[in-house]
This record gives sequence, C-alpha cells and structure tokens, in this order.
Amino acid sequence: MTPEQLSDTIVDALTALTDEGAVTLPDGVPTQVVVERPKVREHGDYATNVALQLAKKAGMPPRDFAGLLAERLNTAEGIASAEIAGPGFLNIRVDAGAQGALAAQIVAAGASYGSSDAFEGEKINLEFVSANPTGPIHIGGVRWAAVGDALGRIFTFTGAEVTREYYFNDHGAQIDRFARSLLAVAKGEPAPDDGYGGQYIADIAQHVLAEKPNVLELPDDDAQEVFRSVGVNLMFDEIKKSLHDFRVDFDVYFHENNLHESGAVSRAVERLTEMGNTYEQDGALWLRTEKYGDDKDRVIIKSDGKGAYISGDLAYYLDKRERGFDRCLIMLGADHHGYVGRLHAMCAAFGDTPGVNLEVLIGQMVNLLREGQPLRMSKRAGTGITMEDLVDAIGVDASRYALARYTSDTTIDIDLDLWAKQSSDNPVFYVQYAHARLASILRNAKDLGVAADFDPSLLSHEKEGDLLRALADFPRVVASAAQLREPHRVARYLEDTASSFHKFYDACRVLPQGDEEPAPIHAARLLLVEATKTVFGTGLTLLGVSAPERM
RNA sequence: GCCUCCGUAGCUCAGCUGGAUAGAGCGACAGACUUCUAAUCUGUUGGCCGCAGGUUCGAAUCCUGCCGGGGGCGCCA
Repeated sequence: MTPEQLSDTIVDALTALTDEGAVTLPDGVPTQVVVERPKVREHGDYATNVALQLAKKAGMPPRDFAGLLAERLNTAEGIASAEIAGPGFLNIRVDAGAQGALAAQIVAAGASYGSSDAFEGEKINLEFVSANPTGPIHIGGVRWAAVGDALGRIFTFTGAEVTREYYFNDHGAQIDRFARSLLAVAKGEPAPDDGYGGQYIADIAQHVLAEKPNVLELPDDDAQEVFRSVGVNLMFDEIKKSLHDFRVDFDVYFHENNLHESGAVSRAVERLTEMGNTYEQDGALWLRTEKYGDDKDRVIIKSDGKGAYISGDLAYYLDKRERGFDRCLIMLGADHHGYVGRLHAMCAAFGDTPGVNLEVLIGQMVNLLREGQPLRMSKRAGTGITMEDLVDAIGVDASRYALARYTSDTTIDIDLDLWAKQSSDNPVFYVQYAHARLASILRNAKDLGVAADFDPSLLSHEKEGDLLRALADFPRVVASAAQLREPHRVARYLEDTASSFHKFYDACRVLPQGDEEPAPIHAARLLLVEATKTVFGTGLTLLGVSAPERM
C-alpha cells in the first residue's frame, strides 16, 4: 500500500458516500486527496485532512464528515483502522499484510520502482552550465552541473524526453579578450588590463605554440585569430572532459557562433519585427520588452550594427522552439537573475508563454570553506574557484551530493573538511553506507541460502512498518522533485530513509544467527532488505552518485 | 532607489505548497560492540520559526510593511 493507493481508496469511499447521498459535494469528488505520514506515532500510519478540506463545501461539521468517511474506510480493503482525531483529521492504520506486500512489488519492479509517466510526451530542453570557454568551469557552474544533471535524470525517470544542452558563448568581446591574453603571454608580454590571468592561459598558449610553431611570425591580427580558434577548441575539450569526469554528458553543445553565421539572428529579429515588437531609436533596434513586463525596452541591434548580447539568446530560443521543445529550461546563477525579466519578455514577444515554454531557474551562490575560512582563489584559474578545486578536495560523489542536497534558492557554504570525512557527519557517506550495508546482508544471505518464500504480514514490527512506509513514499518524492524542479528532495529522502533502515537493522535481525534454522521471518525481512537496496540504488543514480556494494 | 533570494535549536539545514505537541544531522552530555559492516543505534540537552500587522476554523508556510544578510540592476558579455 502506497500513499497513492491509499488516496485512491479514500477517493473511492468519498464517491460511495456521494452516490448514496450521505454527503453532497457541489464541486464533485476530488481525484486525489492529501495523505501524509504523521510525525507522531500515535497518529497512525497515515493521516488525511480531507474532511477538513471538504466539510465546508459539504455543509456539515468536519468531525461529522470525518465520521462518515471513517465508517466507510473501516470496511475498505487493506485498512486496519480509521479514526477521527482533533478538529477532523482521519488517522489511518494500514493492514500489515497490505503494507508488507509492497516489498515484493518493489523487488518485482526493480530499477523502475518510482518511475512514472507524469511527463510522458514532454520534450524538455535543459540548458545548464554554459560557461564561457575562456577558462575552467567556476564553482557556480558546478552547482548546475550537479543539480541540472540530476534534474535531467529525474525528468527522464518521470517519462520526459530530455535533451541536455550546453551553450558555448564563442562569439564576442570576452572571446576576443581571451585571444589577446593568449597572444600576450606567448609573446612574453603582460596580460591586457581587461584580459584573463592564471596559469591555464600560459598552458594553453604553450599548446598553441607547440601546434603552430610559426604563429608569432604572423601579423598580430592573424596571430590573435590563430590563438582564438585553437585556444577556444582546447578550452572546449578541457571543459567537456571535466564535465564527463563529473558524470555529466551533454547531448548538444551549441555554439553561439553558428547563430550568427547561419543568419539565425536576423531571422529571429525579422520574426519579432513582423509581430510588431521592435522599433528603431537612436540608430539602434529595440525590442519592446517593457510591454511584456520587463523594466524597460532592450537594445537588440546596437547602433554600430552589431548584435547586442541578447540577440544570440533570441535566436537560440527560437532555434530550440523550432527543434520541437515545448519546454525550454535555462539554469542561471544568481548573478544573472536581472536577466530573467528580459528572457521572459522575449519569450512573450515571440507569442509564447513565459513560465511554460521558457522557464528560468536561478541558483544562488556557492562558497567553499576550509577550516572555516572561505576559499577565494584557485591556483590554476588565477581568479575564483573551479570545478577541479572542488573535485580534488572531496571527490565526485561528495561534490555532486553536496551540491544537490540543498534547494537552489539558498546560498550554500560547502565545508570541504566535512565533506571529505569518511564518517557519519558526512551525509553522502551515511547514505552510501546504508547501501553497502544492505549489499553486505544480501551477500551473506546468498551463502546461507535463505528461502525466497514471502509472507508480507510477518513484517509487523514497528521499525519494519516505518521502513516500508518510507519506501512507499519514494514515487511521490520523485514526482514532486520533478514537478518542483527540486532534486534535493531526493537527497533528503534518502537520508531519512537511511535512518529508517539503520533503525530497522538495529531492531530486527534479518539473517538466522549461528545454528538457527532459516524461518519465514528471515525470508520476509530479506525481501524487505532487497527492496530497500533497490530504492537506494535508484535514488543515488538519480543524483548521479555511485551506490557502492562495499565500503 | 528598484528587483531578487535568504532569515527556523549553539552550528548546517529540512519542513511534503495552510494542519495536530515545529523536525533531522552535527555539537555537548550519558549509554549499547561474543555486530547480519559500531561509517551504526538508544537516551538527554536545546526554538518569541528576524520583527509587527493582516487573511481564517487553523500560518514557519499566503498578503503588506519594516529590520538584517547575499546577489543583481549597461547600446558589457
């Protein structure tokens, strides 16, 4: 029995009550009701506030409504008892057999337990990281690498067709600065004032010189162009490799340059003009974003004839829509939040619906702490902290988990000393240890040859019930993580469930001890262990964190 | 000045979109190892949910205004 199934049972009971005429619901019977796991044990296995919600509409006191419903539920299949509490809550206890049967269902479903078709038929474009190829990936981008990739896995698990996309800004002034910086260092000159510093610039310049030994004999403009094209490609490769090592692989690496070269920008501008959303002023072309909720109108073609930064995004958005994506999600750092209004307005200017066709997710900043002090500089990058700094300090698993376990709208401080620890203070180890412990039990069971017969009603211990209800929650946790775009819910769920498992392990012996003969209870618990391991394996995979068999 | 995110236990944070006595972990203190992995478990300690109003049967959660902190407000990218 999962909360969803219980919700269905309650809906059936409500339907029966209205059919009989015992209650009248002007708006009809809801398709699902809120079922929650109460914090207090005395409140039963599950509780619902449906009587409180519907009593007013039905025109009767909440407790009377709850009473009628309780009477119905008490005879429903799988329910041991339903009683009225407080102002009109219904506290429900589930039949042990109905609850225990879930263990077998999970094992039968295997890795698909928790999946759904909630996003069936949705083509979702997830754009994240999209760091400029002018240096290593900074820490802000890494947050999205972890969160965005996890979200992608969760969307796929809930039935969506997901494309992960990385937008390379390989066009414009920043790239020019990058190229000038490379050229300067190659010539032994100091970096330009507005250029890039850091060891990696020198490294890349060396690579370019090795590949093109005569490059410095060319005129400066031509030499800079060589440094630009070769340097950017080296940076691309390095970024892709870093992400791959972080277990994030993009389906599409989209180059901004293509938009300008293919005339996509002009087409996007034409389209907006046709829709009456542009005008000329002061020699520049403006987009009427204020009309669609932005603070003011924005320049899209500057008076020098060049496209403003947003022109690339206009064309890029149109391109995504033309490729058939109904939902385009873009994940940006908090330092870009001022850009959201513009993007939404742009979306509306194309005749689309902001928030539906285009959704912008904002992630707050990430700070790394060592011995309580914030890290400010990366040796290699010269400025800021990079993905490698994080991964070198705590590894990929801890990095991904640490970044994915918080809501994106809070600033996070990652204490490197804590996340490097191999102890229970470190949440990722707590969760991974649960998985390893489960694996260990199953290994020992194989040696002992415990039978696979299963009587679900034997799983009647308090800790078994707690664990089963935790496992039953998994599908709706995944569903809400997808719906709210909040992968951290999966991480927190795993931590809670690990706690339930460890308590079960402490209270309930799974395998026969010493010369003890294997009994049905051992088989039942072993199935529960296998079901639990399945959920941990799936949950960790959704976060892109490994599920170790031994630790 | 305007926009935006945050403010919950000593610390780090949850709080299932309005429900019952606000929860975890860490820390501190006291316990449990002839263990199926003690990287675990049990107990104790600890809260004007930033402040003040409002909405209603009911608010940490929704609305308004303050206070404090982070991040933004270019014909830069």
